[in-house]
Amino acid sequence: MPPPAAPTARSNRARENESLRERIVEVAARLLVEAGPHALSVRRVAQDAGTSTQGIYTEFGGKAGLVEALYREGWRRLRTALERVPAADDAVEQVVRLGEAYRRCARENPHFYALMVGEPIPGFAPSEAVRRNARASMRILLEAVRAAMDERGRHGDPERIAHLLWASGHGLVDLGLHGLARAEDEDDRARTLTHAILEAFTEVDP
Amino acid sequence: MPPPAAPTARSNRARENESLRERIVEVAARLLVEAGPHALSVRRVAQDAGTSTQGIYTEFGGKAGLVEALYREGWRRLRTALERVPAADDAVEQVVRLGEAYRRCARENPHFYALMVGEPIPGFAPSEAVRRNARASMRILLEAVRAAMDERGRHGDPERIAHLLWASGHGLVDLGLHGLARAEDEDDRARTLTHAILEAFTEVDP
DNA sequence: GCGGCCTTGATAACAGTGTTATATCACCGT
DNA sequence: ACGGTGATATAACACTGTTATCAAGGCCGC
Repeated sequence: MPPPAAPTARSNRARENESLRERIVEVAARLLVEAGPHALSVRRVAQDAGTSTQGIYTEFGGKAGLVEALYREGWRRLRTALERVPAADDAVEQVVRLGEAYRRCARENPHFYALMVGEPIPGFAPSEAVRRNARASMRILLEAVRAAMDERGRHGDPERIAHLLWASGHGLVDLGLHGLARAEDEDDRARTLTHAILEAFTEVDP
Repeated sequence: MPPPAAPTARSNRARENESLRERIVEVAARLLVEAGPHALSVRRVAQDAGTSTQGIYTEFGGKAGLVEALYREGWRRLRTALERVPAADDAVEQVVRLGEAYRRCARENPHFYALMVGEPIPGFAPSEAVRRNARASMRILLEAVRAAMDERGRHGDPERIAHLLWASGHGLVDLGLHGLARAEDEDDRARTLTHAILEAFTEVDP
């Protein structure tokens, strides 16, 4: 017979709910990764998490709320993946590697990526608030672009460059994920393209 | 009382079915454009087309077959849009305008575009055959790239260039459609990017 | 011309979905 | 201790894609 948990500032009820919430997201994330968005049903998630459908509703307000949590989780994972890219000697090379990590993350978690940049679940579209949060994950790229421009002594609009790099990287990986266009030497193409964008959208410092 | 239709090589049954099939696709396309993929239900399409759900099944084998027809229709419309781009004096400018037409077509028919490059309908994923057909729509871009390289006296791999232009264009418009990144001067950025890609992935003819 | 086959097409039923109403129950504050 | 309030589980509702059932009709061989 385990001793009762020590009393905390938060009530037991609240603590249990928090753990339940985490468990639901965890179960739903695994279900998404392994079986795709199609398999994400409220009943299935509830059952796997050891609760009832109503549990999802009190915790997330509905399926859309649960999917929104997964959306945030996906972007959180991507941000973590980008943060963990080891620093390169060359600042431009760092931008290249961020792109590679981005595309690798998308390819390794295609269902998550589809949820983050597509709309694979009929009823759900991310709110502006969570999209803003998602965009924030790409600040890592923006800062890397700034560093690369500094190092090369070039000036221009780093946001524009980061935007084009993001769009190019997304386009490359997305066309591949949907079987429309794939290239064996994608990393080579992306590297050359990165250099070209940095070149074309900057000027030498006066 | 209208006179009976003159007998043709094809049976009346077959002709009626063909018209029914076209009507179903037409109705489904309108439904897709106006209400999005979520509203595409077999019952709704059947009702709007004046038939029963079984009509969809005998004609398309199921919802997936109907959606595949819409997929083909979407790429057909995009190909038409690209073909109708008026010829520019400058071959490079022609490539730029193809990109603009591509993105405009995607933005004007976001639900169709989502169906073409995403997976907004749970049960459906395009077969390799129809994807190959879809890729063929982009040959227009490939030929324009070839022409631009000829005109500029440059050589390189036109397929690689067309691929990167497609990916960049898709990425730009797709991030915008999903509210992740939008730029007021997108056309300007795309133009500069197009020139940069043509420059970076070609060399002057020997 | 005409009868048998057989595909078509409409209706209804089935399994699944998200959502909501209902009823029970545990917990918290007074 | 107890009333009230919120959460939970069960069941029902409206909807989905799909399939079975079955009547009707056209087509082909005679």
